[in-house]
Amino acid sequence: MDAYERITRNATEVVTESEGRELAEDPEGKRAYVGYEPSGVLHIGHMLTATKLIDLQEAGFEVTVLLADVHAYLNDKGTFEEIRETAERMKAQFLAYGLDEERTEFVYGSEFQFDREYVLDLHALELETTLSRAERAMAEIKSGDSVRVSQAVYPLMQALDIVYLDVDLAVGGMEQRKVHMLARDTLPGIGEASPTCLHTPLIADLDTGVGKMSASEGVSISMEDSTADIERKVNDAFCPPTRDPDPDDEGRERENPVLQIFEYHVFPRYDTVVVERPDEYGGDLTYTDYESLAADLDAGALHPADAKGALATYLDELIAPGRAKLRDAISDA
RNA sequence: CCGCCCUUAGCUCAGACUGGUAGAGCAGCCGACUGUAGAUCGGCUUGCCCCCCGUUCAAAUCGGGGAGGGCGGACCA
Repeated sequence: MDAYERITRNATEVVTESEGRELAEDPEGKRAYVGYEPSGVLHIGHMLTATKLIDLQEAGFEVTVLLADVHAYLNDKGTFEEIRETAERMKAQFLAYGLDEERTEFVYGSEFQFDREYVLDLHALELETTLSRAERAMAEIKSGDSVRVSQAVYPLMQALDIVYLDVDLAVGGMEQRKVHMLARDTLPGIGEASPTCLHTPLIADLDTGVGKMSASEGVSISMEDSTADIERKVNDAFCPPTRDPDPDDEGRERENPVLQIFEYHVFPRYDTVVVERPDEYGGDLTYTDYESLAADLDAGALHPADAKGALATYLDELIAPGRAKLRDAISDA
């Protein structure tokens, strides 16, 4: 696998492709970052970007994880004290998941976002940005139903973080797309370069296949789930026998979340996937790539119930080490 | 600062005028049917009716006070 392929695999888009190729020419020592609003548990959405960070490290990048405590505060997630606590918990979860502590720099936003120079640059960016643009950028991120001034400042700080953390590549889920585009448009206005951005897909809501899985509502799979939790959640998941489900009654597009998890979480880390199947249905199946599994499901050669059984097994295996580390950390404390 | 509107189930809201301690849809949960889920049937659960004070035999409903949220205030007129 060449560097560009490693950097962009499982990503929905690189903005722009030519900038991405330029980074891939000499990735050694290049810097990438993802910012996370601290939430107590690491769910498989977070794991998707975390896995991407591991890809980048393997390609030679230096990786920074921003624990965005100030952002969480601006987005009404609690007091600084409460946020600090969940941020520390989240850091522990990332380490348990498998980010290498030696090679990953964890930075709290509050460490540099109150510096005079940062704040002055922030005000300059505020001057570059209309309220409606900032609001649109926040559409996928904001909490609460009424927009606060703080939430308009939020995306501008993300733009500045890219400058102050001195990164060459900003990584995030597709919900970050508008924020990153805002950064690309406004940073030149204060004399800074437009950042290159890499966006990972969003896994659809497990129950319905609509929209994106969310930690705050609906079902999400996290590192704190037991084997039984995972079996239950996977079994309850929306999974029609097709890779391209029809829209729901309200005309909203639907994805097949079971296939998505196979594609984005299982196959990137397993060379072969064995689907155990009772003899009465034809016995075990073995796959070495996502495409053939998806094609079998689509063709009716693989029943969703069997796919779910395999998914639960592999997901559980993926989560087990982190789950064990977390358990040890808790019993140590 | 001033004015108008809103606050009832997890969500969207009805009920308020004509007081008698609450309803619908959706969601959720359970069951049937599917070798998964969904869809479709069948069943079930859910409430400090924003808070306080008052009137009353009786207040979601009437009166007063307060809180939270939304919208508005110039000019054109």
